[in-house]
Amino acid sequence: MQASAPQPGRQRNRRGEGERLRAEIVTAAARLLTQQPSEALSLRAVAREVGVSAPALYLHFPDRRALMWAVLEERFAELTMIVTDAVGRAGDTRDRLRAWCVAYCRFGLEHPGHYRVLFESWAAERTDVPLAELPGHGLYQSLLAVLEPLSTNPEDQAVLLWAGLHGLVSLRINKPSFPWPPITELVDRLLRHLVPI
Amino acid sequence: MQASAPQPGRQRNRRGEGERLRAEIVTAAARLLTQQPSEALSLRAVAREVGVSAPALYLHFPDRRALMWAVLEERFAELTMIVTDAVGRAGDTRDRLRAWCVAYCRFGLEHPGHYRVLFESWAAERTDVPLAELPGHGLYQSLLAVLEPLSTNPEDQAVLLWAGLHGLVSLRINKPSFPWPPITELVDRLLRHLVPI
DNA sequence: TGTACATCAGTGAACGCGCGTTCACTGATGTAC
DNA sequence: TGTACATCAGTGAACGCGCGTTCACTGATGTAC
Repeated sequence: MQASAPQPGRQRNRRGEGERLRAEIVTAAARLLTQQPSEALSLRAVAREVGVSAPALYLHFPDRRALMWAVLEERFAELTMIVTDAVGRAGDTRDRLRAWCVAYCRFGLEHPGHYRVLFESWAAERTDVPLAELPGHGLYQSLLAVLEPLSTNPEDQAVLLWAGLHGLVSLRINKPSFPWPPITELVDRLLRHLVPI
Repeated sequence: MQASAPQPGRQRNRRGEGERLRAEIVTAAARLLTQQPSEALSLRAVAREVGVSAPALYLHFPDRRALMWAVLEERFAELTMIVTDAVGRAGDTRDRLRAWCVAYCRFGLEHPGHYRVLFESWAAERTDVPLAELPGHGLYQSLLAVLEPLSTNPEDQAVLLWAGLHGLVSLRINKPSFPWPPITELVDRLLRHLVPI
């Protein structure tokens, strides 16, 4: 197969529906990121995955970096939705906190490629975006919110808790041969220590 | 400058001293990794940095992956030495634990590129090496040793503590725009919670 | 002491590849008249 | 209702680049005799 040849299966969008390709591109990029590190993700590979020629991506993204950023935003939105859902299904305030933490870790362990994009990749590095507008801001706010009824100092506790959870997920992903205990056990022990009743 | 042209400054090693180049290569690779992610580190860039032609690297490493592994081993050895030194200069058992933690975090924050290689890169992924022979094993053992006099269950506590420290370092590196408190403050709070007196 | 020779520490050119990006273009389709 | 036309959603070829790896080689140097 030729490098920039579109897949035969695809037919082009109708007039006025060109924006659909944008969504397809972001989805395809996310799909590829489950298998390979973000640094290795090429624009041409994404085009191939969509079934479109490489220059077609330029209709929707000025460059590779912009595409990666779009993927980042979408994945952050998904994770935020997942933890929000989990919290919504939980019972009392302590259950809600635990649900947040478990859902966060599960997402990371089930989608290590995406987790890395969100929290360990240069794709997330942007000095021109103010803190409150970073895609992860809503997620952090939701941790603060769920921690608030349980804490006299939610800001301080959120930082430590986030670090703890991230540490568990990140190390598990990056050191898979280490004999890790089950994630829920670790989360429970972390919570017992960091947010004592 | 041509891609594979050696730098004019360098003169070749004397007969019998070819092994010196190996050390130069590993050092040069480590130097480059302070500036760019390991996935982007090319064999040719390392050769250029050493001042040697690209094929010269094959005299000492079968492929790019083997070179990365050598860098990994050397950096793990350095970090292990740093924390061991710090512990050696500390006072009582609690001081020793704190010294370990602070030295670990300092290394990560001062050498983010190297820290990523050690704990967040595919370079570290190897299924063929048994756990006890991984380059990070000695480091983990030293954490266990320093935790032992303070804990009835050092294994369990080491996992949580390692995760907490890694979380602090990794998030700081990857989310630099977040308003992080000073690292020693975070380490102290983490220790207070995870290893209560 | 002299010299032939083996070995060592590399070099230089070349290979095929995939990459990001640009440019001019094309064919289908909706729309104005 | 018919048709000219503008626009839309892309395509195809090409560019220059750096990459990992291979191959045959070269010149200096230590060593055996």
